Formats: sequence, structure tokens, C-alpha cells
Amino acid sequence: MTKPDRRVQRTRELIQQALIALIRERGYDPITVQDIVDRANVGRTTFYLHYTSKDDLFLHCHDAILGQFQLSPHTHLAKAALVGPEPPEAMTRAFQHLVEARALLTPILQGKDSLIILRRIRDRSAEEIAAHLRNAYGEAESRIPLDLLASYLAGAQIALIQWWLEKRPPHSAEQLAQSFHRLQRAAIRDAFGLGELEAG
Amino acid sequence: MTKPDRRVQRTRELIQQALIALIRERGYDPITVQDIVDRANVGRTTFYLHYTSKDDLFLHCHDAILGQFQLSPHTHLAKAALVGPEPPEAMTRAFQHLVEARALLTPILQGKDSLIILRRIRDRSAEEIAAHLRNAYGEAESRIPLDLLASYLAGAQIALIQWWLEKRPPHSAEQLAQSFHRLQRAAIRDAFGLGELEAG
Amino acid sequence: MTKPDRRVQRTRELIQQALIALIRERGYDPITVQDIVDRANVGRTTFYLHYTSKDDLFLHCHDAILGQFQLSPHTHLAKAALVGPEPPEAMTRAFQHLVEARALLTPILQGKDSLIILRRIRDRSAEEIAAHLRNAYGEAESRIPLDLLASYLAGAQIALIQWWLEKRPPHSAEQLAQSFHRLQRAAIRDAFGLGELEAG
Amino acid sequence: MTKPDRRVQRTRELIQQALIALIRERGYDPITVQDIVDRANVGRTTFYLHYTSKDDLFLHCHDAILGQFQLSPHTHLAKAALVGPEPPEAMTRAFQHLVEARALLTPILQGKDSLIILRRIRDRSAEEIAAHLRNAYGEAESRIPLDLLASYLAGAQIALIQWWLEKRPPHSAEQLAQSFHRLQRAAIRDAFGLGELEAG
DNA sequence: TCCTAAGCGAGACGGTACGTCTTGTCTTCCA
DNA sequence: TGGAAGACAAGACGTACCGTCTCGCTTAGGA
Repeated sequence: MTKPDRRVQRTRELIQQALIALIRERGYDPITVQDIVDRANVGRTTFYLHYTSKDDLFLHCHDAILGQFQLSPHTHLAKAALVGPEPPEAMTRAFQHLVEARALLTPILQGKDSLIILRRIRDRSAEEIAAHLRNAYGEAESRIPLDLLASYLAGAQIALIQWWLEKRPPHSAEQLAQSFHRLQRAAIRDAFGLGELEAG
Repeated sequence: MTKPDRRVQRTRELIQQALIALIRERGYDPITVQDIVDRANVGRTTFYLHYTSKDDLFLHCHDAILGQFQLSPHTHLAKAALVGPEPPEAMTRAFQHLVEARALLTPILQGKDSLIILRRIRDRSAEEIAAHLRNAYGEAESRIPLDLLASYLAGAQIALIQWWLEKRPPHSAEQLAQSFHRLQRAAIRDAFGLGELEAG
Repeated sequence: MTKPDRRVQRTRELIQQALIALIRERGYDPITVQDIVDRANVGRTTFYLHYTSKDDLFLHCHDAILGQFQLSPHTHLAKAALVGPEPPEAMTRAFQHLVEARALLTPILQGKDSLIILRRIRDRSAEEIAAHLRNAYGEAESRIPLDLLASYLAGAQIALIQWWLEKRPPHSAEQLAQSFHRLQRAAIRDAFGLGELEAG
Repeated sequence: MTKPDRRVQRTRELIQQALIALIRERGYDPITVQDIVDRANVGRTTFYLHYTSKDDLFLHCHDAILGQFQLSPHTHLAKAALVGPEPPEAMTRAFQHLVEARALLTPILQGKDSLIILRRIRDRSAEEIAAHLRNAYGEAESRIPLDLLASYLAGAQIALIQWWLEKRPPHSAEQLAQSFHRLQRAAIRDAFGLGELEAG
């Protein structure tokens, strides 16, 4: 049996919070391990005792980061949500939330070192979408392989968010949500042959 | 006036070819400047005389790389191409070409350092798509902001290629082309309200 | 009053024996505190409870080590012993003993960290020699300051032993003893003006 | 052919001088490689380009250090020098020089890390003495193996210097020289059976 | 045809960060 | 309640690259 050892937990949190704080200040790439341990008031060795590298630490922070992307396929891809051209309220709120989280997200979306987590977000997102579609519509019904479709949707979603946060186009969160909703709906309808139920 | 000096040109080519060759062998990230100059039989100084960094050199190689992504919106998003559910032949060929170029592309798509060029490919792709749509359909006609739509399509395209080359799912190039074509068509039809012309 | 506490004694012995054993195996320098506590089946804290450092422990082991240098001035510098050119039997035995103790002594004589104990052996040896000479001949009789003479003899003795154990010249223990005896005798005779009693 | 490259020579001198200066200030042991490169205004890498460790550097400084021990067997063990009880003038001067060099020598004689160079001084000294004796008196003439005798004399000499510089006894340089001379003379006379030519 | 400036190979250099190692302290928990 | 277990802060270590720098050698292209 391993004892949880409250100290260990505390140390890890100190280190993770130090990283998050530093990312907000200067972005991810220029941060060094020394910066992190200085900020966390922790010995260099201790850092390597818990994480193998800065990237490894970063991956272990993904809960703090993934949580920012609050786009759950269960709500924004629910069958009911895809009927009309209006996006579910939750999606609009999610896009609004992204703006607020920009300080943390921008450095992550831009830094080259954070590519790993971006990839992970994308893959996890694709998996969730695929699972949801398989569940809600059934694999066999689709004219397009579900894994392909999921990858398409997940990639488009990430790209859209990246584009919006980086390029800062003048579109509002509502507009974003609506456009994204339309495009998703079109893709899924096409895949499952749901026809044009209304003009939109 | 600067004289072209054939030697300068030759040196740059040596360096670029050295990089391309090394990428094929081990991927992009682990390559060091020293590796490149050793391979190119060139002095370290000479390298920095022409390029400011490995990334800078990489960007100057982008012709050699961008050329591999032979997806031009002028052909695969042409109005005529979007009528039926069958992808234009050129698109199928482009996907087939990607498989052949896998040895070069995979390290680039995966390495974190190559994020820059990936971003550049994506942005340039988005610009081309936007220009094409503006030209072919007119900005005003769209229910979705054209820049947003272009970003969506470009992101989805890159993600799909990445997914296909990395995960190596069992779908053929033809299948890829067809699915991708359907999804693009659905998005554009939805944006421009072209209705369901046929069952597909 | 502190209780002797047999456990404390036991722990110290465990630690000391661990050190001695490790010295025999790999020499002194590369041993770490962690090595010692692992070998002794003792907690790190416990070690520092009894000794302040590896060197400190080493000094507390000196009985186990000093005992190997069985050269007592009371016997090998006794007035009677210095009459003839033949060394006292005890001295020959002492040199023979050194060969047997080589496994333990060599790492100590060579390791840089063991300089402390070597210095201590030398100083103690010099003190003993000085006390003996003062006692046997009287301070005033010497043409050479007794502390200087003692230091000279002690230094020469250590050096000879070091040289013999390290360089492994082909001379036998008997030869060593005889030569060393002659040289000591010559030094003391010169100091106290005892003339040439015989040809030797 | 290797070019000497004046820069390399300069760098090495900078580093060596930095070490010597630091030894004078704080002794040898507590100096770190970083201290040295800081003082020498040299990159850490550069240090390791020329020397493998602090000790290695130290050994390469031995000319600067060995020179302080100006006791050449050719003068202080010359046949002529051993006739009378008075030490050659050069020996007295050498001992006087040692006092002046105390600031540099004391840290070296005491620090545990400098054991290496001390050993080297001792060995080289022994070799020189052996060579001189072999040359001046002939190997066969000695009742004592010459290498043994040389080791004895060299060890005694180092020990005496160490004792004098460390313990700072009230004896003058002249006294030291005289005593040391007598003892050496006695040892060599005994070895080569030169009898007592005079009372001394 | 020479000669003179540029391009170049070679590699030393200062610098930054890395991941590892050992030390001595401090905490927790068990017997 | 003392000791084993081991987390921890501190900081030196030797390595890997970086981008800059001198140093001569080669090699045109204009005189």
C-alpha cells in the first residue's frame, strides 16, 4: 500500500500552481525548470522527483487547462441540440468563457512546447465526439467513417478556437457559437442523411 | 546591387538539402545546427550567415514542404466540384500523394518545433480558401462569416491529414477524399443556403 | 547522566562496521552516506544522530585502523634496539602485518578523503616519538629540536609505508624493517652525538 | 600539425591564474568550478574543454606550485654539500622562501583535495633524489635500496615542511635548514658507509 | 595576370539550461 | 518515544546546444 502522504500532494500542487502562474505571466516556452522551482519554493531535485520534465508537468496540469475548453459533445452535439439553427445556450457560454480564459489559453495555444497538450486535447475531443456519435446515431448509419468525422470536427473546433483567440476577429461569442453550431450540424446531418428539415 | 554569386546559392541549397535529409531520417526536433552543418559540409558560421536559426532555415524550406500539400481550393472548392457527392479527381490524387510523402511529412506533423510551419500552412490555406469563396460566391451571400468559415475548413483539413498520417486508420485515400469532399460540400452549402440538391 | 543504552552502542557499531566493510570493497572516497545507512540497515536520520559526517564517522573508526600500524616507538626506538644494525623482531612483524592489512590500508592511504586520518596518524605518531625521545634521552641532549626530529621520523615512516604499499617494490618486509631501522638509528645517533659504535 | 592557437594558451592561463588566486583567498577545497570560470571570465564549457575537473586543472598548475619547493637534490644533496654540518646556503634560502609562499602553500598542504598534488610532489621528489644518488654514489654502494632511501628522504622532507608551515613552531628557517641537512647527511652517510668524518 | 575582397571551414568561446547527485534537515508513522 | 523511511531544500556537477567570434584558406571578378 502506498500512503498518500499529504506532503507529496502539497508539493505537487505547489509546483503545478507555479507553472500555471508563470504561464499566465510570460507564456509557456521561455519558462525554465529553475523558474518553476524558484517560484514554488521547492528544490530542483524535488521537481524531478515528481515530474520528468517541464512538459511532463504540463501534461499533469491538463485538468486545470482542459477544464477551460468546456465543450462537451454530450450537450452541443445532443440530437435535440442539432434540430434548429440556434446553438444550445451552453455553447454560447463556453465561447464566452474562452474569452475570459484568454490570458491562460493564448500562451498555450501559441507556444510550440505546448503542442503536446494541444494534440492531446484534440485527440481526447475526437474520442469523445466519436463515442457520442456512435452512441446517439449508431456507427452503421453514417455515410462517413465515424472516427474520420470525429477527427474532422475536433480539428475544426480547435482551429476555430485558436483562430478566434489569436487573430481576435471582431465576431462576438454568440456569432462564433452560432456559426460553429451550424457547421457542426451540417456535417452531422450530411453524414447521417438527415436532409434539410428547415431553411435555417 | 547585390551580385547573385552562384556560391551563395549553392551553399544555401546544401544547407536546405541537409535539413530535409535529416528530417527524413530522424524527424525535425532532435536535429541540431551542428548536425546540419556537419551534413552540409559547411562551417557553423556560414550557417548563421544565411539563416538565423534552425526554424528560420525550416521556414525557408517551406516550398519543398508546402508543395507536398497539393490541395488547392481553386480545384477542390470549385463550384462545379461541389455539385455531386464525388470528389474531384485531383483531390484523390492529392491524398494519394500524401501517403507517398509520409516519410517527410510525419516528422513535420509530429515534431513540436515544426508547429510554426504547420501554423503557416494552416493560415495560408485559410487565406486561400477565403479568397476563393469570396470570389466564387461573394462575401455577402454567406450566413457564416467567410474568414470564420475558411478557418474552420482549413483547420479541419489539416487535422484530418494529421490524423490520417499519424493514426494510420484503415481508410483508403479514395475514402478520405470522398469523406472530406462531402464534409466540405456540406459546410459550404449550409453557409450559402444551397439546399439539398440530391440525396448524395 | 546518560544511560549507556546498549542499543546506541549497537547502532554505532553497525554503522562503523558498514563503513569498514565498504572501504574494503571500494575504497573510501566513493562511499556516500546513503551507502553506509543502506548497508547498516539504519535510517539516514540515525546516522546524523551519531555522527556529523562521513569523515566524522571515519575518525571514530580510527581504533580499527590505527591498530594496523603497530609501530610503537617504545619498542622500535628503545635505546637497546638502536645498538646494532638489526631491527627488533617486533618491527619486522609489524611490517609483515602491514602486508596482510593491505586490503584495508591501501584505499585509506590513497583516497583523498582519508587525508584527515592520515594526518592524524602522523601527528599522533610524532607526539609519541617526541615523548619517547624526551623520556629516553632528554630534551637538552639533542643537537636537533626534538619536535622537529619527531616530525621528521614520523613523516618518513608514513611515507615509507605508503610507498611500500602503493608501489609494491620487490623488497621484503624484512628488508623494509632493516632499512628503516638503520635510517632511524642514524638519525637518532646523529641527533644525540652517539658516534659510530660499529661498522654495521 | 596542431596550431598552438594563442587564444587557447591565453584561456588556459586565465583559468590557471584564477585558480591560484582563489586558492590564496580561500584555500583549495571550497572552490567550485563555477567560482573559477567566474573569476577567469570564461564559460563553463570552456573550462571543461581544457580540463576534466578542478583537480585536473590543479595538476596542470603544478609548475606554479612545485616551483615554490625550491629544494633541488643536485644542490642540497651534492657530495660537497654533505661534508660539513652546515647546510648549503641555497637550502637556507629555500626554507626562507617557503615562509613567504605560506599564503599559497598552506591551503594546499591542508586541503584534502590537494592530496593528489602533494603525492605528486612527493613522488617526483623521490625520483629526483634517487636519480641523484644513483648518479653521485652508484646504486651498488648503498646498504639501503636507493628507491627506498629516496622515498624515505622525500617523505621526511614533505612532512617537515608541512609540520613547519602548519604548526608554526618557533624554529627559524636557518634552524630548519641545519637540522634537515644533518638528518639527510646522516641518512646518506649511513647508507653509503661514509663513517663519521668529524664530530659535527 | 595579378590582387583584393568576399565567402567560407574550422573550431574556440561565453552563456544558459539541463538532468543528476549528494548532503544534511525535517516530517511522518510504526513498534 | 525512539528510530526507520524517505521527502525535501540546497547547490555543485558535467553535458548539450546555442549564437558569436576570430583565424586563415580559397576563389572569383575587377584592375
